[in-house]
Amino acid sequence: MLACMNTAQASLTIGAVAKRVGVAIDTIRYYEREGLLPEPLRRASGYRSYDEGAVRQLRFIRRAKDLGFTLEEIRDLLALSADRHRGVKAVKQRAQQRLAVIEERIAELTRVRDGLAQMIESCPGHGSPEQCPILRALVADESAV
Amino acid sequence: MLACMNTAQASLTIGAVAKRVGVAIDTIRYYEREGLLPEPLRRASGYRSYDEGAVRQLRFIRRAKDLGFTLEEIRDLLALSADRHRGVKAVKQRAQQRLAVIEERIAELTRVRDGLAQMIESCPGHGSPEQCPILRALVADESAV
DNA sequence: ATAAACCTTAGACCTTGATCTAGAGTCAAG
DNA sequence: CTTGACTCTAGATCAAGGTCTAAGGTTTAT
Repeated sequence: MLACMNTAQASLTIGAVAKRVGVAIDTIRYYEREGLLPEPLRRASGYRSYDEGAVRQLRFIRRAKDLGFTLEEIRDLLALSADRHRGVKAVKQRAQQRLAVIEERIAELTRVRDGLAQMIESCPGHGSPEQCPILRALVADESAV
Repeated sequence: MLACMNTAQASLTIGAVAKRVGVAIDTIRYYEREGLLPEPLRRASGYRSYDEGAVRQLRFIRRAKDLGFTLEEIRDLLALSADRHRGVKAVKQRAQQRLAVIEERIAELTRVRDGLAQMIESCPGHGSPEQCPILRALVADESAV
């Protein structure tokens, strides 16, 4: 841990990796079972032994997951990275598909927000329920959320 | 909740409702169990008997779900319309809370979109994985699979 | 040298949001 | 009146993405 600035074999335990990436130990073993992380080296005792590359790969998985990829899709992305030439194109395409889905969702939510905001604005906040645009939209109209 | 002066009690079977809304029969019963749909009237035989209000409410649930709300959130959203007796004021407050949640969700998704869009933009879409920012986090070391 | 803290496995369990099954009753058309 | 489509219930099952347990073995710090 001291002067180990050196490249490859940091030999981290699973707990150390979990702590560094901010993920549960069980999750790391789960990803390994699911083929998202390669099987690591083992110490004589059987303990898993990770290096910086594993930390990077785990971070990649988490980032991809945060971007809305399913584990299945991430496994796919990782497999594609093996295809050193055509892989990049496919990865970019998939990212673009993801982006389109996310943008569509943002657009929908924005429409909903605007509708709701307008309802709130035009609701007096008192009086009879029949006059409340929020209730009218929720109960009777299709264009609410 | 949806007890209105509205159109006739059409007395639809669960299957008819399912067909009209485009949802499985099981899903309707599931929503009922989960408190998203009120318990419908029953025929003498025990068959559920729905009216147009139920159809509308079910459509509302599906739309909200499509927009990424959890069933829990939808139950909450529906509670807005149940608040009639506590007054328009309470309803408006709940709507405002909901608006804040939606805006937070939009902000989150926007952050995700920006991250993804930036990666895509700086990815050439061809060449070696080393040039692809989407993969670079993963392959920074040569030991990529 | 002993306790605390960590690691191993297989396998059970959790949450969400449904979907399916079995065994039974009901309804509508011919 | 019979047949096939429909509905009922309770409970099992699914899929994704983990999380936890039991019953150990290993390391490390005091």
